[in-house]
Amino acid sequence: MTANLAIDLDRSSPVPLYFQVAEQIAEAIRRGDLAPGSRLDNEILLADKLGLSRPTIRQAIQYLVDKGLLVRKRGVGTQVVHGQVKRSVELTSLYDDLRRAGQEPATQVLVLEPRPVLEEIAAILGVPAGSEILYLERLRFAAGEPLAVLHNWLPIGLAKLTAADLEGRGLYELLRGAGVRMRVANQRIGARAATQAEARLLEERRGAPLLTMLRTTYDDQGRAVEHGSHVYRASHYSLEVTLIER
Amino acid sequence: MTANLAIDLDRSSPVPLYFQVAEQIAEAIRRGDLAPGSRLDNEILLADKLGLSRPTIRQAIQYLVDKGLLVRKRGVGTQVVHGQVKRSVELTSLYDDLRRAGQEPATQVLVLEPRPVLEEIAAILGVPAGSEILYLERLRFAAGEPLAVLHNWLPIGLAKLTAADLEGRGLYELLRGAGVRMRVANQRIGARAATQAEARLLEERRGAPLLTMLRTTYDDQGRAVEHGSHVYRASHYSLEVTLIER
DNA sequence: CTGACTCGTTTGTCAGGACATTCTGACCTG
DNA sequence: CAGGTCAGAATGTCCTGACAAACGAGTCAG
Repeated sequence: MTANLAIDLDRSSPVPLYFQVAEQIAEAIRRGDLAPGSRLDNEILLADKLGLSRPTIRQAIQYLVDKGLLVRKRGVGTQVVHGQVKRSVELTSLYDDLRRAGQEPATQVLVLEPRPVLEEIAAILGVPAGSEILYLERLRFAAGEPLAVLHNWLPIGLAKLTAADLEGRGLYELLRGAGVRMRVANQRIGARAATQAEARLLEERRGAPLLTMLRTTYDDQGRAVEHGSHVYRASHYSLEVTLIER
Repeated sequence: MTANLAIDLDRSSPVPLYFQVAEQIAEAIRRGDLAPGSRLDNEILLADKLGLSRPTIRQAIQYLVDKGLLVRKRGVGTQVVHGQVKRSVELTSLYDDLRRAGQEPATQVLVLEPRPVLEEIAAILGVPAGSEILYLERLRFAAGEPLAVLHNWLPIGLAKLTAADLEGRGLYELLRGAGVRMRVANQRIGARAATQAEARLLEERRGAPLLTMLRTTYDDQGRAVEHGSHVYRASHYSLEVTLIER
């Protein structure tokens, strides 16, 4: 049963060993070399085969368990999960998601300017009331059709954003490129009817159902780096979320 | 700066030491003894103080980092996150969420019976086509108002569910009580306009925006244990999701 | 005054070992 | 034949020890 998957390690690489192991196991699962339900070698044997210690192997397996690819049970072993595994949730923007899905996203920047911060937004982002923040409003297209209206507020000085940048890439990619390390995001997802203005932008009728998302993203140190209020055409888009209970 | 938080350990308890440590740190954060942004003692010192080894302390801290309560940075230390920390996402049902929010949920069971499985559902749940599964349809109230229409499909024999049980508790609680260990859930969240039938049940107008959720839940071993198709009144409910990037 | 460099601090990675707990399946008993 | 019992196997927890890598601050040279 235990497919003898070949894993080669590069001890001179800066990539941690546990990560090299995890990636190659994940790749084997994706390729189908490790069938769903099949059992992995036990940790000690695996460690022995690869010339690594058990903690390192455990760390690799734990990483994949957290991502939902593997399942461990005491006294039994480690198995590849049965169900088709969806990509675990990641901190990506709509743009990245669409490009991965081959949808050819396009962006039209409607507003990009500093504005006095609204009291409500100041509280969320933790900036002093009365200061200025960057306000951003975009219209997002996929496959030539309007898909969403995106409103964002960002602390000033976080990154130099130009309209040209924003039309070619997603906001998250640009922030990451500027050294912002996002770690936690809070999302509130709801629905409501489209206003006249929204309907016009999205080529829907007034009152058409829209999916709404409020998101606040925090960095490394828990500082808010972005707050967004987005509306999506429900007829063209839905959100996917995967929950994993530890 | 380092608040000398008192942590007492019970080595005779079956609760793992790392978990005892994690819980008490989390409690200190909730109480406010550990202010947001404050630094914890470094791992070695902490281990020394508590008479534990560094890996154990690391495991405790890692657990809290995964939950989004703490932030680690190499060469710097471990800090309590700044932003208000929301409870991390868990595999709970609407019922549990509402009860936690003090909303006094109520349930009316509309249908509870075995039915021949639809081809589409059979594929999702991984049961043979043509077999029977349990079909469940409920109307959920909160604070006396209708909130959602819930449709569920479950493999037969998973748990003995009665209408009486379901009116007093959430589905997830009942499943857990029956020994089902849910681990992964895939959710697709969208929106659409209410049909006439839905509008009548939910006391909305036809065409009112509804939040829709398709969810498939898998257990321990990756077997599907539940599939649900739910619609919520957008005017009364929204979903909250927290993402944490490792 | 500014920029590069060094150094101490702290977390990240890895090794190897020991015992506890839990699950499965085979065996035995009533 | 049904049920409980026990042994083997696997992961869970915890320990000690060591070195590497990254960060921040202070220092020194230009």
